[in-house]
Amino acid sequence: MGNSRVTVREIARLAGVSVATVSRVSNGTGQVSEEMRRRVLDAIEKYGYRPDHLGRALAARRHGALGLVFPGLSGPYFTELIQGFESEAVPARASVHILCTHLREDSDDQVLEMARRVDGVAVVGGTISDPALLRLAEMVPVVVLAGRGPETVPSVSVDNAPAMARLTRHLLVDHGLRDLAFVGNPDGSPDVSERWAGFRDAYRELDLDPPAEPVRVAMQQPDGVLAAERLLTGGAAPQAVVCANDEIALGVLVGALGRGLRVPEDLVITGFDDAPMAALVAPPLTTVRQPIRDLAAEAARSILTAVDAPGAAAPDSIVLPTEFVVRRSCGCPAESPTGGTGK
Amino acid sequence: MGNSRVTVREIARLAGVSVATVSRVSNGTGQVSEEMRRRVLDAIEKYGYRPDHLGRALAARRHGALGLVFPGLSGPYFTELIQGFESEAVPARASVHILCTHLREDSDDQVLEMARRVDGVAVVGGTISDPALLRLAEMVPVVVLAGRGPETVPSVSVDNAPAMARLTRHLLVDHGLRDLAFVGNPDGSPDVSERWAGFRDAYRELDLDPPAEPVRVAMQQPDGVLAAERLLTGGAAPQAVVCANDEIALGVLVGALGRGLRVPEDLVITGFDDAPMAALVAPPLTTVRQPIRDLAAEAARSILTAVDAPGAAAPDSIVLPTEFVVRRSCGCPAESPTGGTGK
DNA sequence: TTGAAAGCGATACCAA
DNA sequence: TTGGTATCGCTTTCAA
Repeated sequence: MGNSRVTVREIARLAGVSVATVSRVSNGTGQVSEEMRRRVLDAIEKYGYRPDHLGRALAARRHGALGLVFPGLSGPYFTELIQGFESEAVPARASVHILCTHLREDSDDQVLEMARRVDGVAVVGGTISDPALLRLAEMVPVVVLAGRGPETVPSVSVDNAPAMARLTRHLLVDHGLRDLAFVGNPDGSPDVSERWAGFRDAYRELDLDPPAEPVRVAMQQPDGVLAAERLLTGGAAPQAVVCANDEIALGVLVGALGRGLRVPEDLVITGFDDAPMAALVAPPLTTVRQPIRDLAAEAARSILTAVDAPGAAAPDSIVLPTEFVVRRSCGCPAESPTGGTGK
Repeated sequence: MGNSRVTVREIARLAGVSVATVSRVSNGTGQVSEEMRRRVLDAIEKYGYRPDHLGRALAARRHGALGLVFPGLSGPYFTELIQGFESEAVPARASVHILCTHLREDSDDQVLEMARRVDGVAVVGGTISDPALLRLAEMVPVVVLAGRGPETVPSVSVDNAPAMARLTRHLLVDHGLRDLAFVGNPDGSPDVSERWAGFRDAYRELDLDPPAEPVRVAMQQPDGVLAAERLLTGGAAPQAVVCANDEIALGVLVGALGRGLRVPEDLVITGFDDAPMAALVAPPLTTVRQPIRDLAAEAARSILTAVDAPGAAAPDSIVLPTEFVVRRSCGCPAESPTGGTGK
């Protein structure tokens, strides 16, 4: 593990200058004569000097790192999330720490521990408790990603409820369906909770009684298969299955097709997210497009800003728009009109 | 951002002791009298002191962080990978830095930059160049995850080639199939390259001519759909599609089913990984089970060990076994014998 | 057992 | 323009 052993002091000695000068040259700050600069640059080059991150961070009292906390789910959603976050962090020369709280007990503590190693944190909605969020917020800038925290903590999310209400209304009104099942666990995340609320809102707006309970499963394809099992076995299959995300919907689709049902003729299925597969399955999925990358990028940007402006007030929470995407799985004809916006 | 402002020195002053004593108490090192300890503990408690990570890291010349570098693909594979890695890192009090090199140009540089911020790095095979890997290895302990690097860099991988040969032989011999297509890009990752090699080996062992070219696509479900399009449109559809992973296989399955083909009657499809969905689709997927979490955990462990023993020789590369999982999609009857091991 | 002081590696202020 | 030096927050000899 050779080279990185060389420090400013060594370079200073080797180049016959002071450490201050080396620092100036290596950072491009201050005024340095051409001759000094050459001498220093040569030494730096020759001995392969690269400033140590820790020394620099300690002096600057800044880690140059951002934290991203999520439950640990899989799927295209989190990939997009991570990449969107990185797309802002990397150019800002901030490294990204991740923490999958998964099902761990001590996740609150771990998040707090992470806060000591980064300049700011984005927490995916529903992963840690509100008290922990509050304590976190008094240590570093925090933003809740896809969800909302306590009043004082800014958040970045999408218009889940109206979007889901819009989709549900389409099924209720345009297709005249009445018996819809909602699949997803509202207690699992704010996103799902809001979508479930929007789903029920659509019923109420039409003076209809919404289902009392959702089919509570997690957010991945296998969970959709599981939901299909529960819903399609035995007597009362619904007319349509409204899923909390596309992955569940894909699972339900697989389950339905596997049982010999025709979609959408025998069963309507809808998703949420507009994941890449949504347009590729047969039939293509009617869903709601959600700007996941933008969401995460916005979160990163928001934190970065807060880090740079320590005094400033917490940024406002922002809500990004979604887009209703009508395809075949809801029963619309292939050449359906392209849907309106989420509102 | 209140409390974290309190330092050892403050606590020392407040408790009327030296900073050395505070440090000893807060780390539980050295001998401290009961009275001192109480005084210090009280002050720590009262002012909410928590040692600063940077100060501590600088003094210890250790970051307390591990890096994980991957291409940025999605899907269950990487989720498992991250979680397996974390499962070892977190208990060791090491935070996890991630870097998705994705399609970025400067990924070699970014990995090198990451190396300055962590104590060791795991690099998923195929994400950065060998020269970069070598330079990385002289800065920090490195292990290649799912693949192999230059001779001197240890790696953790599975027996891809034999496993894929085993599966292919099953198709060739037990099912008497001859016209198989391989889907996946051997240039994309060592894993795929080895699987492609194993696929061809199986043919040669039987004195058969293997296909000259694979169907080159990426590793996600949509890529499988794409492959199905290429393979099943026009004249010469193969008898079987051997996929580089389950996600591709799922995509191919969706594509095949969408075209009205029956699987496995009209088309045999196999996967690799044994992802959760593999057992849940209809028909369930014949595949190769791969211990992804173990793989990543092993990598983390290996790095952690190397970090603790700076002098020691690089650990050996290790190869984990896989398991052949026979299900319906290869044409075996539902109650098929459970397959043997990968060897 | 306790404390003073010397680092760890880099930045930045203040003089010169 | 340059250099000396204090500082960032903590750990760890080395004496007392």
